[in-house]
Amino acid sequence: MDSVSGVGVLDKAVHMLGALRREGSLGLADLQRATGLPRATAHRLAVALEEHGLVRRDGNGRFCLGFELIALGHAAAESFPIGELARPVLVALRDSTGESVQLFVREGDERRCVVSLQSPHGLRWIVPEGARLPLDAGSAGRVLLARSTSDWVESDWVESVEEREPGVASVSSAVRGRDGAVLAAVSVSGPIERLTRGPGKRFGRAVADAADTLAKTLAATA
Amino acid sequence: MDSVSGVGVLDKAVHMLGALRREGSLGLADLQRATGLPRATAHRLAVALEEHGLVRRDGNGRFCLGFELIALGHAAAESFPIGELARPVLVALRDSTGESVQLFVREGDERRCVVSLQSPHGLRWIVPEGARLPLDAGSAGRVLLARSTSDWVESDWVESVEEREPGVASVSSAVRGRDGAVLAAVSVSGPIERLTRGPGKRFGRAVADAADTLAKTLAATA
DNA sequence: CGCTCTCGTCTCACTTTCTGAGATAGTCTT
DNA sequence: AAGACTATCTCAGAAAGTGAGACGAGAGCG
Repeated sequence: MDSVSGVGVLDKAVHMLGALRREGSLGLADLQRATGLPRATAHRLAVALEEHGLVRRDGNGRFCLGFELIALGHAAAESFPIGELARPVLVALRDSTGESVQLFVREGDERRCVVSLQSPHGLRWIVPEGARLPLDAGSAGRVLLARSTSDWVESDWVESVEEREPGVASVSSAVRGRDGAVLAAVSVSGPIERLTRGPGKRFGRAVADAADTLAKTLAATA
Repeated sequence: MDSVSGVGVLDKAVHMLGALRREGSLGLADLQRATGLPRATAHRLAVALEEHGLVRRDGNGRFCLGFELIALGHAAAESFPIGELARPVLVALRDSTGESVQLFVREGDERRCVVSLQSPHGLRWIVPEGARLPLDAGSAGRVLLARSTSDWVESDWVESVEEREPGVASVSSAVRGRDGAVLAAVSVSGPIERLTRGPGKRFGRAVADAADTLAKTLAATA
C-alpha cells in the first residue's frame, strides 16, 4: 500500500501496473490494498487499462498485466539500436566466458539492464531485462558514471566484488561513441566461486574486446 | 494522424505509445502529427510518460518507447502460466517440424500471439509476440472460435491455406482445459512451398500431440 | 430457507486535473 | 542577425476524474 507519487490518472495507472508486476495477479480488493486507491477508482482504472490491453483478467477474473505489454516491450527493445546490435556480440561473450552477460545503459541516476543473457551453468546470476539498478554500486555502475573521455583512461575494464549483491562479482567495460561519451556498459557477472575475487584478470580482456567490437559496430552503422 | 478513440489522458497516452511503436522514434512535431494532439498537450504527455520510463529520448532528443516497457513486457509474459509452460513444448514442436510455431489466445473478438518461435529456415513466416490478429481468418482463429466441447469434435486439428496472408499456410490445434473449454491454440505456419496445400496431412498429428501435451501439463499443474 | 459477507460493478454531484492557444527561450541555417 | 525551426512554460477555462454509496450476484452458513 505504498503511496502514489503523482496525482494524475497516468501516475495511478503506472502505479497500478507496477503493483500488478510485483504481485502477479490481484482481485479488486487486493488491487485496492496494493495501490491505496478507493474501490471505485481502482476498478474504473483497471477496466480502462483492460480496454487498452494493458491489463487482462486471468481465468479467475483477477486482474493481471495484459498482452499488449508484451508487444510494447518487444517494440521498445527493437527501437533501441545499440541493444539490437549488441545481441550477437553479447552471445559470443557469454559463450566464450560461460557466464551471464548484460548490457546496461544510464537512465537518470540509475542504470537499466537492456539486454541480459544467462550463463549455461546451474548456478548463475540473473539480471532481468528491463531491470533498474543503482548507479553507485557494481562495476557496470561505475563504468556508466564515467562521463567524459578523460575519466577512467587507466584501464579498459572495471571489476567489482560483492559490491551490490553478496556472492556476486562482475567485470564491466564501456561502450564509447565517436566523441568518447559512454553509451553503454557491457558486463559479465556471476558467483565469486567461479569469477574469483579478481575477476578482471580472467575476463577483463574479453569484456573490453566485446565492448570495443560493439563500439566499432555502432560507428560503422551510424 | 488517426483520431484518438477515447478522450481521457489514458487513451491519449496509449495512443501515443502506439504511435511510437509504429514509427520508432519521433520529434515533438512528428508526435503531434502522429497523434493529432496539440503541441502543448503532446509535449506534456510525452514528458509525463518519460518520467515513468514508458518513454525515453534517443541520442537526438527524439521520443521513443522507454525501457520500463521491456520490464513490463517480460512480467506480462511471465504472469501468463500457459505461455510459460508452453515454451518447452513449442520448442520441441518447432524442432520436429522445422517450421515457425505460435501460441494464440482469444482476447475479445480477436486473437493474440503470446509465444512465437521462428523456423530455422531462411524463408520463414514470423508472427511477432504480442501481435493481435483477427479471429475470423487463419486456422488458429477458427480453433479459438470453438467455444464448447461440442464444437469441432470431428478433427484434432484445423488447417488453413492463404486464408489470412498470401503464400502462408498453417495448421492449428486446441489446448483444452478440464471442462473442455478452449484455452489456447497451438499453431504451425510457413510458406505454402514447404507446407503444401494440405498441411494437416503432414503436421496435423504433431500439432495435435503438442496441444495435447500442453493440456496435460496444464492439468497437472493446476 | 433466509441471513450475512464479500465481491465486482454502476451512479452522480463535486472538484480537481487536464486542456491548449499563445508566449518564451534555446538551436541550428542561411 | 534575421529567419525558421525546435522544445518548454503559463494560465484561465472547461472537461474529465473522483469516490462515497447503492446495487445485484454469488458463496458460505446455521
